Amino acid sequence: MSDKKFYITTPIYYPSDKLHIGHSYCTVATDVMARYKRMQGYDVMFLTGTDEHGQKIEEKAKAAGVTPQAYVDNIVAGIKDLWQLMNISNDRFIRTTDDYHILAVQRIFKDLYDKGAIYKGVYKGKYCTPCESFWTESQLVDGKCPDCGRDVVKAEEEAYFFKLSEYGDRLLDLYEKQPDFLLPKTRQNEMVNNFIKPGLEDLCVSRTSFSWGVPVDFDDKHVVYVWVDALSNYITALGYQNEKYNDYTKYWPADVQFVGKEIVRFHAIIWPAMLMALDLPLPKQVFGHGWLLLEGGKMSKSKGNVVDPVVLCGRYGVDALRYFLLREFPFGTDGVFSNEGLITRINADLANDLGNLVSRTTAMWDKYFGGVITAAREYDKIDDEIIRMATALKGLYETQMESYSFQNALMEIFKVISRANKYIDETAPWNLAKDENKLPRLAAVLYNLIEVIRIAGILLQPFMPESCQKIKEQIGAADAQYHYESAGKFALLPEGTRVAKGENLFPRLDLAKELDALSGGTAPVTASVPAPKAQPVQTEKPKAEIPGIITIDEFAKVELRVAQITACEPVEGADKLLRLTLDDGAAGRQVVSGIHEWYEPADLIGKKIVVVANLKPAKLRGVLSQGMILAADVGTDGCCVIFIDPSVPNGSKVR
RNA sequence: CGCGGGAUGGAGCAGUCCGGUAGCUCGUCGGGCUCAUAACCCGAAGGUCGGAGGUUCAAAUCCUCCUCCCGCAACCA
Repeated sequence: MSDKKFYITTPIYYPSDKLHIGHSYCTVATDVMARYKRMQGYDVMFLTGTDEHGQKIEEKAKAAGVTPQAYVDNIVAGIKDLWQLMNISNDRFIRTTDDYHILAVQRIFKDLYDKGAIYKGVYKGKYCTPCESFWTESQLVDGKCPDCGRDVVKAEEEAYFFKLSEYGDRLLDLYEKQPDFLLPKTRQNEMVNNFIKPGLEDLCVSRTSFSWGVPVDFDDKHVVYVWVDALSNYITALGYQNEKYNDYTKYWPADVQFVGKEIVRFHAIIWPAMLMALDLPLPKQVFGHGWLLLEGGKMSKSKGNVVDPVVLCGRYGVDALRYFLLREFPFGTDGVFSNEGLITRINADLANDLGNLVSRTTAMWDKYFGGVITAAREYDKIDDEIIRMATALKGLYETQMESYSFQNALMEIFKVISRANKYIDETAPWNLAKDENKLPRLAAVLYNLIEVIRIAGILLQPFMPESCQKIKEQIGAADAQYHYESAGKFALLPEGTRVAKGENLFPRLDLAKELDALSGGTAPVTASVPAPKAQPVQTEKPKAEIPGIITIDEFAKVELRVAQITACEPVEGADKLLRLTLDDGAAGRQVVSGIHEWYEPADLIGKKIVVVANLKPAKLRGVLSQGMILAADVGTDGCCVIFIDPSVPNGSKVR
């Protein structure tokens, strides 16, 4: 048994900000799978980590006034805390800034170069001399530098490219011959139709425009761009091309790699192509799971609807949250997260069904038999069904778990738990207890119940490790009766086992009260929404200032002016954008605003609004936007432009 | 015609591949029980399975067309 290995990975997360419930979702799922396989006796390697290089981190660190390393160190510490809080049992944690990884990436890069899979080419684009920045044609704003608005010159920058274009056929072949390589199936269509069929392009794998990355050791102007650096973590963490670890041959290829659907492309196209180039085996399977959406749309900081897992764990317990995440949503598709759903689920399944079953069963053992399991038990044929269900459960569960159908696996377990509650009603133990002669029958009923609990407790362990440990203690099971194989056998608890009613496993929650608390009462569930520009450093702890508070000087940097909309029309080819021509009391300007969903041009022409006048210009859908207009978010999906009294002159400063 | 997913009782979902009594959870209403966390158990109400055609003895399920929603990409500065 111990020679069976199982290697599973999460993506490595980008520590530019705090993680949210979506990251927890993926990591919990991976953890459940890892625990499940360990329980089955596999030698499991469960890897997670962080992808710490790149321009964005470099910029964030600069804005925070710290080194990139200090910046990521801080955030990564928070991530590790979160995983500890959520009971994540990862065996290893890789940081792409780890020395051994950096060394290995350099070796891999060189190896790919030597094999001819990477070549030095030119990256053609436009160059802004004052800004020392390269831009692609599509990034330009009216043909000028998007940063400073000045003219750009045609320029070429050298860069290394990976010959991704050569792998299209081999990838199609892979999908065909190994239909389970990428799951769910629908993701394959996306990959093939969107990327492979139109033709893969060579991939730029080095940059010279920033320095926070792994240096290319044979060409020190370059740093390795994300692909080779980040994706290779899955093998460097095992010791590939480095001496830190030594179990690459033992664990690779990965048995399954869980990734979010947004990065399926990287893991199902670029990653296998890279491995092909290196002549290494491919992972057996990549699973692209769905997203947790929030009511009103995708989770995003700008919507202020980022659910904080720390708050939820603190309030309801880690196990409850872990259970909810995997019970409520099918793993492959998107699901909508709501506080109401969470509370309802906890109450219905964990408190009412499971918790209460344990509670009433242990209480009856205690009350009628002093908590000691007796040998004199009288069978009745009404017992057959529940015994049969309990005995068959392990097999049903296993089938679902093997296909990552966590939701169905849990449903199977709860079917049996439900049946047990019904069985109590059918047998009415409290009546049996009234008659001395019926004590053996009573003992049989309670014994069947405690056995159902034992089996459910074992199988629930990957999902709710802490609670299942408590269950084990309450029913007095020894290790020998609480391991995976024993979940397939009924009637294992021996005579003399001591059952002890403990504290309620999952206290019942008051829905209205909890919703109130979560929606901003005593325990806000949504993260505060700091203005992104003013608050780049909220992760730096030593700052004495109150988070989210800015000084009046900082506010003064924002130049707000009254302007009148003189013309307005939809931006061609865009659903949401309107092009507004403004009289700002000065030279005039145009602003592109994403409000077409809520406003028609006729609603706006002639109206006066407030414009952020000194915002860096940007190009939206190819159209220059010089500033932004103020509007209120209404709910999670509404918008209301702030209109100003017509008597206020254009160009008036607002403060 | 960019790609993909979806539309099933009040809410959230399963069923669709391999046509044949439309199922689950929550909620609502009525009843039962009292061991238990005001929990548990039983019953009821509530659905023209997005729309229109077609195939078939029979369609939520297969085919065609249409409408609407969501996600990806491009576009919320």
